[in-house]
Amino acid sequence: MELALLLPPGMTVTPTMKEQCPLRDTLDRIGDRWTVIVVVLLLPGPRRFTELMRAAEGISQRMLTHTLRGLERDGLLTRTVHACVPPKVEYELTDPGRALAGPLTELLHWSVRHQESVLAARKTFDADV
Amino acid sequence: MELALLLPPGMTVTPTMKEQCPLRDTLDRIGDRWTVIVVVLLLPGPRRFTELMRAAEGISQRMLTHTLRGLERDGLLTRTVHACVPPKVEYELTDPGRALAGPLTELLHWSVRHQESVLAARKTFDADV
DNA sequence: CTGGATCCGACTGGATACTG
DNA sequence: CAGTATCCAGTCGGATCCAG
Repeated sequence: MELALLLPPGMTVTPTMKEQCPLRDTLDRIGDRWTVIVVVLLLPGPRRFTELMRAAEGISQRMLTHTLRGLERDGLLTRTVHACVPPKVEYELTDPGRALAGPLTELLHWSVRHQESVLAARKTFDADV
Repeated sequence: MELALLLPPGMTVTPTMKEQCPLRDTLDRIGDRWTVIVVVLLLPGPRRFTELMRAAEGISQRMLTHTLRGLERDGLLTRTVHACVPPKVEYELTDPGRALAGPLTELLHWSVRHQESVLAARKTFDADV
């Protein structure tokens, strides 16, 4: 499959037709501040709310809830409530959710490989301005 | 390289230490509304400002400028001004910029493969709420 | 043609307080 | 423990007008 698929003949790339532009839709989902972090933290296995809270340093309760809800909504993770006191809720990636590991790894490769040149370019650019 | 690299031992994933979390940095760069679209439009070859304007349906002049500046700043594309009347400016991806095609293709694969299940899950979720 | 400058609404996300 | 509700600041991005 080619990246050109993002641009079928006669079709423009517009953010307003997300369902016909899957990549756009995906980027909207994982492009926010915390989604990728939460997914990565869940890759090793199920985690509880508070565990995630501690692991994702800097996240607020509100954003952790929002992020988890978004992933649950899209079927990328499951939310399991254990009826006990104190309450215990476990989050676990589904197969589609775990499948994100591949693409994310690719992106990580690129990030690491080009990080130095990117930071250097950024420094130079900012210095000139 | 493993995705776990995103989480070196003893290090937490925090958006505040971007330079030590390359993936986070990358997502910040390509996670906005237009960057990926512009990169994809530039993959076939150099393009002029107005060409990009037409191809990226819905983009405003301001955002096209901003997006191009951001990519130029990170050394992902070059900006060439041809001294003529009317002015002519060409944008062309650099090697690092072109290298983004791989990871983006991976992400596209995931998007297409799971689009149906994601949309279905979303529909179900919204119906229950 | 290729932008820069300004204004402004919408959305994102953090802080805090409260609850079953 | 695992959230919900509310408030609020910062940012993103569109519209419009102006300029080399």
